[in-house]
This record gives sequence, structure tokens and C-alpha cells, in this order.
Amino acid sequence: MINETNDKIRYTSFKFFLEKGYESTNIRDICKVVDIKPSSLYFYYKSKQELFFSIYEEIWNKKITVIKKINELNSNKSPDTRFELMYKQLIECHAKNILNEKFLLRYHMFPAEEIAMILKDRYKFWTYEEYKIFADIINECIEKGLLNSQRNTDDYFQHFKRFMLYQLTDMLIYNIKKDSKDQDEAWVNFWNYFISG
Amino acid sequence: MINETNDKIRYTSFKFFLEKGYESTNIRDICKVVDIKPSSLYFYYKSKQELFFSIYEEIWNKKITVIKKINELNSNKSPDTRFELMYKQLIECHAKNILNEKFLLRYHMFPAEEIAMILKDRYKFWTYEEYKIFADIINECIEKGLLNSQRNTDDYFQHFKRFMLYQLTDMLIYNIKKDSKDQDEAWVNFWNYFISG
DNA sequence: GTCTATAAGAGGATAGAC
DNA sequence: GTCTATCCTCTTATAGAC
Repeated sequence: MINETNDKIRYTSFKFFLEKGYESTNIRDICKVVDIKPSSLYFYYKSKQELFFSIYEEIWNKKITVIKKINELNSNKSPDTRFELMYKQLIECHAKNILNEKFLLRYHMFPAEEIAMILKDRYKFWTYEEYKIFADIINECIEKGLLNSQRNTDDYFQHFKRFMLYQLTDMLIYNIKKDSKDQDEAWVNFWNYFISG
Repeated sequence: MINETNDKIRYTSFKFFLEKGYESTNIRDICKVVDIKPSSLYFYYKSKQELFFSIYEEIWNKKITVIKKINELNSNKSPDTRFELMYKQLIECHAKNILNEKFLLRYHMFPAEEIAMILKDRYKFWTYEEYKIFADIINECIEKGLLNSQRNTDDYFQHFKRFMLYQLTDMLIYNIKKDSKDQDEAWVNFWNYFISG
């Protein structure tokens, strides 16, 4: 393990930032858990902010990588099937990495003031990366007449995001884990509403 | 105005706690806006925590008062109609006091560590007040065969709360204000799902 | 009720030795 | 890479005058 200490710092910081929030997380407490002195942490990260964003970026990066991977695996399917599989496989992935999703939700909904501006900027960047992937699928659905062309790609994407957020809060707040039969039903309901507008 | 200063303190603090969160809100900044010295604030509130909970409790108190009032106004109706009217009038009220709802959501989802334990306790107290009112309606629906008796009152209440949260996040995050036709449709969808389980 | 002045402590960050 | 020691700033809160 070349960077065992760094791994410990990242793992501990993630938990603290997730559970206590940015302001209530302090370097001293992280270092106590990692069992190093604060000055040692500053060897790896030049500031608390850099430490935070190093973790934030890694979470998004993993997430986008997974979305791209799912998209590629289903590339031979029709666009509406691809959309459905994307949803189901992504939900399953979120269920597995539920703490990552909670982390993102926390800082997107209620960003700490000190990091709010950078967060807004990075959020914009990453959601655009996400958008590009889904826009391809949605546009193909529109081209093939599977979705109404009266609404634009952006509207459809926003609509889908709201649906995902709803499923996510069910998992996060109410600890509701839906089985695949429930997910089938949820998707059918969503899609019917989706195509009718 | 006997307590003009106190009103200013409360109004300013509410905005700060809502927008910046508990930890990032500091007494000095509040006092600058109110145009008093910090020591004067401590004449009205013995601590930052007391100031916060004074505001938190007032919001809940107003909310429960409104729910009780709506319930009384519709007391002559059948329980399912009462339920529906309760939802629609409450949503309308939330739309008007959207910042109060955002305040509660913020501190219930991601409570600041320093106040987390008290918040949990007070949340329990107030949601029980809320529960008692809705439980009456739900129980009457069950008695009259308008709702399936295989699920218990608690389940129905939780289900309803999730539905409300979904409508609320639509307003809060996506700034979506539904008109009464949309609300009619949302309620019908909810109720059908509600009675079928 | 509001002020001036200040105590008391927490937390981010750095200098420099090893 | 990790340590000891310390600086500096910010923040809650209080003492006591007016």
C-alpha cells in the first residue's frame, strides 16, 4: 500500500463530510481517526476545500463512468429499451452506492456557503456530462416517433431527473428498497406519463 | 411596536438559518443587519441555539394550527373528501409559505450536529401532532370501507407523507407550481394507488 | 434595552525539525 | 512523510457601564 494514509484520510473525510456536513467537519477530528497530526494531512491536501472537492469529483467521476458503461452495454437495443434499462440498472447501482448519492444530494440541495460557488460550477459541469448521454437516447426516441417531438430534449431530461430523485428519496429518507416488480411498475407509470406529457 | 427589535432579529435570523444553515450563520452578521450589537441580541435570547429553536418551534406551531383549522372547516364532509380537501388546501398553503417548508426540510434532512439531538426530539413531537389529525381521517376512511383495512393507519400516513414530500420537492427544487387541474390529477393518481396498496 | 470591552475557545493553516 | 509547536482568525458568550 503506497498511499495507505491517503486512503484512510479520504475514507474518513467522506464519512465526516457526509454525516456532519462541511462546516461541522474539522481537520482535527479527521486526523484523530486517521491517527496522524493535522500538519501531516496538509502534506496530501493543501486545504480543507481541496480535500472536499477531491472527494466530490471522484464520486461524480465514478457515477458518470458507470452511466457511460451501462449505455455502451445496451447500445444494440432500441432507444426506448435502452432508456428503460438505463433507469433500472442505474437505480440498482444507486442502491448499492446509496451513500454516494446521499453525499451529492446533500451538497446540491444545501451547499455550505464557503464552497457554494465552486459546487454550483462543478455541478453544472457534471450534469452536462450526464445530460449528453441521456440526450442521445431521448433524441433517438423522438426521431423514431417513440416520444412526442412537441417537447424538447431538455424538458424530457428534467422530467426524468425528477423521477429519479423521487425514487432516490424513497431509498434515502424512507429506506424503501423496491424489488424488480415494483421497479417495472414504476417505470411503466413513468413512461406512460412521459410520452403523454 | 413594543418589540420591533425582536421582530427584526427573528426575521433576519430566519433568512440566515434558511439560506446559510445553522453553522454558517453567525450572531455578528445577524446583528449587523438588525443594526444592534451582539450583546443586545443576548438580551432577547440566551444562546444561538435558543434563537434557532424559537424560530423552529414557531414554524411548526403555525403549520399544525393551519392543519387543525383546515380539518375543522371540512368537518361536515365525508372522510375521503376531507382527506382530499386537506391535501389540496395544505399544498396551497405550503406554496404560499414555501420558505417555511424549505426551512423544515433542510433541518430534518441534514440537521447540524450541534442541534441534531434536540431537532430529532422536537421533530418526533410535532409529527406526532400531525399524525393524530390525519390518523382520525384515515381511521374513519377504513371504518367506512373507503380504505383497505389490511394496511394500518401508520402505513397510510407514511405513504401520504411521501406523496406530500414529492409535491414539495417539485415546488422547492424544480420551482414547479401546479395549477388546480394538475393537483386534481395528482390526487386521483395518488388515491387510486393508495386504496389499491 | 443597548452599549463597550473582552474573555474563552475552536479551527484552519504554516514553519521548521527529524 | 510525519512530527512539535504555534500563529491567526473567527465566533459564541459574558461583565458591567449607561
